[in-house]
Amino acid sequence: MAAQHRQQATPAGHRTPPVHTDPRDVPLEAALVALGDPVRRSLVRELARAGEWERSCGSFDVPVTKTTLSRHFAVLREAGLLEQRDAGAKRLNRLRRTEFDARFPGLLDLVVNEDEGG
Amino acid sequence: MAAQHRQQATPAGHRTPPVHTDPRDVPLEAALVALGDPVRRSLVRELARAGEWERSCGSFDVPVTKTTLSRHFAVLREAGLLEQRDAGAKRLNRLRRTEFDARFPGLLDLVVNEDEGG
DNA sequence: CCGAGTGTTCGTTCGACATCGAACACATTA
DNA sequence: TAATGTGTTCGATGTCGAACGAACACTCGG
Repeated sequence: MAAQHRQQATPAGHRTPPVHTDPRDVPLEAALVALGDPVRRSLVRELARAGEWERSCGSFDVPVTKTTLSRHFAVLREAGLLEQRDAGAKRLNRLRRTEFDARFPGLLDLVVNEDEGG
Repeated sequence: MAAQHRQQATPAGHRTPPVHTDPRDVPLEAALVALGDPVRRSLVRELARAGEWERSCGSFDVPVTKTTLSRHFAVLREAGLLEQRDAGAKRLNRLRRTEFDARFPGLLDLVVNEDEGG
């Protein structure tokens, strides 16, 4: 045993690693509520345009503070909409396209294809 | 002209006839928020099982008072999810299946096929 | 080691909405 | 006409969630 060396601790201000929810375990209500918020839909859309693991949390153009942004990401994660991976100080994101699509066919498409500007 | 006989006035405690919103004019946000509520989804599901114009507002089995129920119906109407028609003292309902489906493909199916009991 | 950068947690505030009871409006029936 | 049934509007209440600032934890570059 003797001082096992902290195997892969928890990076970047994240005492705890990101907790994921499998889309298959997500109730419809959680999905609808998560996507009911305009900021979160904006995040999802931007994420859909980008490649996987390309964007970090802070790289999104939304009119909210860090605190609120962090909360939104947590909600999306719990709704099975995205997966997160720590890379150094940053936390990278990936939209769970196919998995979420399998669980709620058509739903994600509606959001992604939503008209952006007013 | 002379005393035109009130052509089809406004029945049943409804001073004003029901105001409808065409599904094509409904923003995605309104649809998601409307369907985010469990009571409203329950109404939609029950309505999907029944035939058109078969059920009146009061005939639904939901754990809320008349007041709240009336409000929920208004929200569903504004979200383009249902059409209402006055018949005597009652107000009958019809799910706008095909129209809503055309505007938001797949969305209504998710709700209708949702598992009912916990 | 010290700063700057990234993201979370804590505690609070605020607005939106689901809910209710009471009062009202209209229809139907006795 | 009175009584009942159906559905809405009004005003008040309670709860939930979005938003924020400040403090904290961790990484990385000087």
